[in-house]
Amino acid sequence: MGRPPCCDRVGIKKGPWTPEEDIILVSYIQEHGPGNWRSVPTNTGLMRCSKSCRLRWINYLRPGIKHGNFTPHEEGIIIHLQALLGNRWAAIASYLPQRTDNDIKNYWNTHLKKKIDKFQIDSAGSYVISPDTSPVCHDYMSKGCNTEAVKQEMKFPLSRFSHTPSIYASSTENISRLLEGWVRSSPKAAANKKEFAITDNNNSSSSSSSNTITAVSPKENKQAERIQVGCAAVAHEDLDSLLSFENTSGMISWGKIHGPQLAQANAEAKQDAENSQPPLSLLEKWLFDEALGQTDGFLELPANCLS
DNA sequence: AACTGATGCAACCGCATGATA
DNA sequence: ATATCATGCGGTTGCATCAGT
Repeated sequence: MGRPPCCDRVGIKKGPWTPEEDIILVSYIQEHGPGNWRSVPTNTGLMRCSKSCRLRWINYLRPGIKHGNFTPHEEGIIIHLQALLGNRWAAIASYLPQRTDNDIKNYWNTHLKKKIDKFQIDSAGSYVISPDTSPVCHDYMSKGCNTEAVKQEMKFPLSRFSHTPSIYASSTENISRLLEGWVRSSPKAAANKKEFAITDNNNSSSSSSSNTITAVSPKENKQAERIQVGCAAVAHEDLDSLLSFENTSGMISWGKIHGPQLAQANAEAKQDAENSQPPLSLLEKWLFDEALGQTDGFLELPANCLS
């Protein structure tokens, strides 16, 4: 009765995205904001299905995304959270706002799983710290993690964090720079996707740029609201400052996406937190301890979570 | 230089879930 | 209450690149 899934329709292109397609998609999102993916192929003429567009945006084109070069600290967080949460990559990614779930999943499958496997094999005999094993990773692996026991310690619902507070709120300035980047790069350089980086947050001046999600229809408005409320799931009064990314590297600030709805959601979240502020979980303690030592772009937990 | 296997990552697929009519 | 649509998530695949021979 219904039409076939969009990805099965004739003429839908598959495979790697071209720089030209990226530009079209970014231009569209710059104008309309992320969301309403169904309409993206129709309105842009892209021969891609909506899912593909969404994935491309989330995993690669979205501003603030960091690719590769996982720091030892990020590595430690991933190992720890994977032990706690299992393969809930989106939940894990919510602690590392600059990383996508796909990236984390790939990194786990290609690097960390092997490291841990190797550790488990080695630990039967003697464990040798390889040069590429981070202190955090080693510490974690050495101490071991009784996952079940740790799960028992989880006194608050993890669903609190299950909304990926990803950086949907695309700064259109960043996207403008992204476009500039594409234009500057030769097609070949653009195709070399790993080189892409957004830099220099200070010299942009797109006249019509807005730093908030532009909702042009009730539906998009709803979408934007969902996104903002999703952010608010982990937000309270200190989040503005605590969740700001390194501005100098061109990352967007969480503070910029705040709107009336988020303020309201913040208030609700605050109220909720006041009503049922759970004791600090083992996970939060661990993350906070780590945060004291190093802050390289992961989601910092507000200090007053500890009180 | 050519071949081959290993590796890493982008993208796809199928299913689940929530929203809406 | 139900069907349909839109989106999100996790597992998997395919291809480009790298490293070793």
